[in-house]
Amino acid sequence: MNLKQLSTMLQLSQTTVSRALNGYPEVNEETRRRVVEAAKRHGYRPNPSARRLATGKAGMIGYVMPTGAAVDIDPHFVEFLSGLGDYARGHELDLVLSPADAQDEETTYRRIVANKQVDALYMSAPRAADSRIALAHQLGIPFIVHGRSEGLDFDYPFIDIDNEGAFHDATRLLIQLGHKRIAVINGDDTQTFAIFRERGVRRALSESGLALDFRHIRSEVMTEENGYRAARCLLEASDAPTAIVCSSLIMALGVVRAARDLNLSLPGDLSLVSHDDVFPWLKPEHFSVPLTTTRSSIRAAGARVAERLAARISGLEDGARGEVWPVDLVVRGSIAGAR
Amino acid sequence: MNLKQLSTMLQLSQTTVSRALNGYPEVNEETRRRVVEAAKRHGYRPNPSARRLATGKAGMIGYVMPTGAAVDIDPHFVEFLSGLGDYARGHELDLVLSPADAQDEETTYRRIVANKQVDALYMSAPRAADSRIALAHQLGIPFIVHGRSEGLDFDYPFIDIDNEGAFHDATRLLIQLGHKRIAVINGDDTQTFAIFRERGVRRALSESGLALDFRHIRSEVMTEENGYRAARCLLEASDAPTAIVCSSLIMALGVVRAARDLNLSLPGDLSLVSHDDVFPWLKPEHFSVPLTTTRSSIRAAGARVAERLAARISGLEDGARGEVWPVDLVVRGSIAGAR
DNA sequence: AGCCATATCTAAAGCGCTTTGGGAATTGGA
DNA sequence: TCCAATTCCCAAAGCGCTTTAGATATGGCT
Repeated sequence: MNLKQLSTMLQLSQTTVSRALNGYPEVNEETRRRVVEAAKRHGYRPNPSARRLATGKAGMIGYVMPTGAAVDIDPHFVEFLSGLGDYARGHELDLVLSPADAQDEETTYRRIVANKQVDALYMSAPRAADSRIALAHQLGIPFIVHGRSEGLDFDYPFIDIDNEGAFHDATRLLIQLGHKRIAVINGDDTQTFAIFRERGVRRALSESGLALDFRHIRSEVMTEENGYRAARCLLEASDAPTAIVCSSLIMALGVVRAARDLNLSLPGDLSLVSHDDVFPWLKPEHFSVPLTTTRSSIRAAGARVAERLAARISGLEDGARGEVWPVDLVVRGSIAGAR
Repeated sequence: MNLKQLSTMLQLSQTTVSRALNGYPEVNEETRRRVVEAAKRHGYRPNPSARRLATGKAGMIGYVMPTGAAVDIDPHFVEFLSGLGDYARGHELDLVLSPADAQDEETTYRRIVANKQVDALYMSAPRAADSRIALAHQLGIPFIVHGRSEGLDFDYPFIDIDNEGAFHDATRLLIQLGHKRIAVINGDDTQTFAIFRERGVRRALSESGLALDFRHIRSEVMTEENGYRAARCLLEASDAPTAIVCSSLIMALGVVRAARDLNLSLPGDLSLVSHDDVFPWLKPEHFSVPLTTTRSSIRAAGARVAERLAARISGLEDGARGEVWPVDLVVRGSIAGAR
């Protein structure tokens, strides 16, 4: 059932039917009722390809997905996706994932914009002065960044959590408990979230006249193994930290394993705080020693990104507002006063 | 730059230019060269929306993503996606994720097929007599199932791993080590992979004249917590198993934690084998006691699914061939002879 | 020379929708 | 009663591509 059939069936022109269905004012309410009712009854659905060709609107949002033999997609992505889906489902918004060579995402960005494949897109895991953001900005496609960049000479819309504040507060708590040698096991430090987190730790320390020893900073991709290695390296050194702030639960698994291997008890010998993105399959309260965490649901962020993207597409939102969410600090058994 | 402009520029008809570019035979090779060269020089790219309207081909593959407040996307999904992306990237194939109400995926399937939004789709996590497969089959859209169903009265193309064989072999090994009370901590048993795995365990036991005690079967969504609970429940019972076969590394984390809480040592008091889907961020060799696993890369499966999907779209593949991959059994320190 | 097969190209008709530019009918004010 | 402003609807022109049906030219064969 297409527009033509529907309109002849109703003895109306395609124009009128189209307008009635799309809520244009210049059609009689009585007529509109008839049209809407008939459309529903016959299950008429406008062909998106045709609509798209005519309007240029795709009804989809995009994500350029870096891929490559050596590239692993972050497991956080799936949680973000859950949130995005929660919102998108109710709005018949589909998400198109365009795989790109991680070495050259630009080509893909240009392609999907030139082809008008999507009405808007989102970007994740931004780096400092992220060229993708500059590119999307320049290409003029609506977008939202999940996270934020630094050192760009224009504003752009984003949603981010207060990474610096979260790690600042966590560190301050540890300091209040008497810890002086505090280390941070961070994610990949080319990413701004890691930069902000380190900054938070540093600021809290300096507020108490302490400094962050460069030997107490580790930055690696967030895997269990990297968490383990970093922790061993830190804890076996002569000036081993008495507390560690860690960027993900997955790394925290490795930290806990390292402590166990070294016969260090939590929280007696080592206090541990981790960031928690709220995975349904791994929870800080279920660690052998329940973990103190800075908590922020990445899933909620996904839903919010979808919502703002939809608003931008429909023109309800514009401008470059950045949204920064506060982060909970949830105290559990993994921290204690320093010896 | 569109076809019309390009063709007037070349003093040719749109027809000829279109044909030249799409490799039709009825165009002079010399002409084709000119056209191709000019297209490249001016960076001409056919508008996909237009092409799509004309041909009905979308150049995209689809996935209907169940969502809902209580629905969590499986973390395995992201690994599968990595593999899919690896292949798709080189073929300019995009993936569209259509979020659906987990209670009613049918509507979404019908929509994306009716709209011709994608040329083919894949399905994951099939259940017995999965209605989605029947639906896709009936709607006539090309598809591949990752995993397989049972009890459907038609054949369909899939790729799956030999879940039954894997768990059979793991169990047989445990039996050879002298274990008699073997339990299985499985994933959600409405999914066929879990059914096959249980069957494998059961078969191995019965081959040795043993039976699978119904109290030794646990099936839950694969989270750390569920692994822990299941293990505690099993291990605290009077007829506690001496060996456990477990469906995922994430659950295995919980099993290990439970064993520790109960002061059971691995592999002394308890042997543990887990299935390993090969996550980059959590590896069985890095458990405190390295885990024996049945291993199969879910990422490789993703790449293969994309490859076959592409083949089906281009007509290189048809029929209903099911592909079953063998699974490695990798022996590490977590198993030992029974007391 | 006449005919047919072949090779090469073109005009035009879709694909199914939106939207521009009117046209006819109705209403209200003078 | 007449004119202008509304209101409601329509015909047709795109959007940019593919594809059908057909035109023209060329060459081989009888």
